[in-house]
Amino acid sequence: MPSLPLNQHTCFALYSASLAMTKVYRPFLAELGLTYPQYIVMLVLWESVAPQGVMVSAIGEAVFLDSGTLTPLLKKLELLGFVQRKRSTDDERCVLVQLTPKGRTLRAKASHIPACVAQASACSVAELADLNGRLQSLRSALLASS
Amino acid sequence: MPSLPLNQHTCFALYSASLAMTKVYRPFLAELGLTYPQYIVMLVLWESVAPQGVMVSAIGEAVFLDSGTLTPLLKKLELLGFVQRKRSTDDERCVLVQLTPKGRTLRAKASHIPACVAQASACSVAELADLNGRLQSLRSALLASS
DNA sequence: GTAATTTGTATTGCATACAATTTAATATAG
DNA sequence: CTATATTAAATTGTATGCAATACAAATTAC
Repeated sequence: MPSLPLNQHTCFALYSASLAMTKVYRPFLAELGLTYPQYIVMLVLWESVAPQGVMVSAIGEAVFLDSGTLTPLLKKLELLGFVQRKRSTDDERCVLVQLTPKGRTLRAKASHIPACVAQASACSVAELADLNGRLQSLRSALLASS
Repeated sequence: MPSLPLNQHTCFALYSASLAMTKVYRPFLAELGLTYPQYIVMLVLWESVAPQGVMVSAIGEAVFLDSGTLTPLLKKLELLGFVQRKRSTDDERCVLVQLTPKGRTLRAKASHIPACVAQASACSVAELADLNGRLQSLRSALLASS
């Protein structure tokens, strides 16, 4: 039974390109003391306007990860001093995550990174935007099917 | 400092689409007793023509992973009975990985999976092929820069 | 108003990723 | 020919991902 060669598996191109992207980010993020998934969560928090913080489940919906992944990650971000986690007084089941001043400060220090990575990708802004759209559609279809 | 919103980060689209792809594969591969990275390694072995097996480093070059990841993965595949690992008599530093009959048999059982996933992606064959090419180029550029 | 269910998070266990180090075997320099 | 360097795997330690489970708080059913 033939089974497609590896090079023709789009899944593998996706998987290996994603790992390669993380690899390019790593040295830039290491300067901030962050890993890539931690950076993604920080992006969500930087974008948020809720003054009392963001629920763990809301972060999970934004980044497509569950509490099994997020809980230790958020504890690490807390240990690093970038966020604070506290139970909502309104609903004790909820943990609200909010930026510390140190976490807010980090935003400026991270702002140059996307351009550096775009440079490394050897793609134009238009190409990256197009790819972004295709990947978002693909992600929607895949998540809808499972 | 503004920092691009999450939706405009192509890196995140890549990362989350890759995780979503793995999620779609999971139930199909679970029927075979494989995880996604294990499946990728099996694809390399199914494709290989070397009768005495494939070196760990050669598998690593094919899938862009190092021995730190591959050694435990290959031990697991050996435990499952799909491959055999043995030191090369020619060069005792090298470990040669070769399929067992059970591992070869698995190929046919896996052959229908890519079509099922392609279905879930809601993309045409041409779209997937185009995306594959773009992602391979992106991967090359990213790996070249780091 | 209490029992059953649902919801939000945390925990556990397994399987990656990967940097850094180690070990063993081979190759090379002198 | 031996000391040094290089190479191939394996090991160690940290950080994800995620299924499955646990648990406490809130909601719903009756």
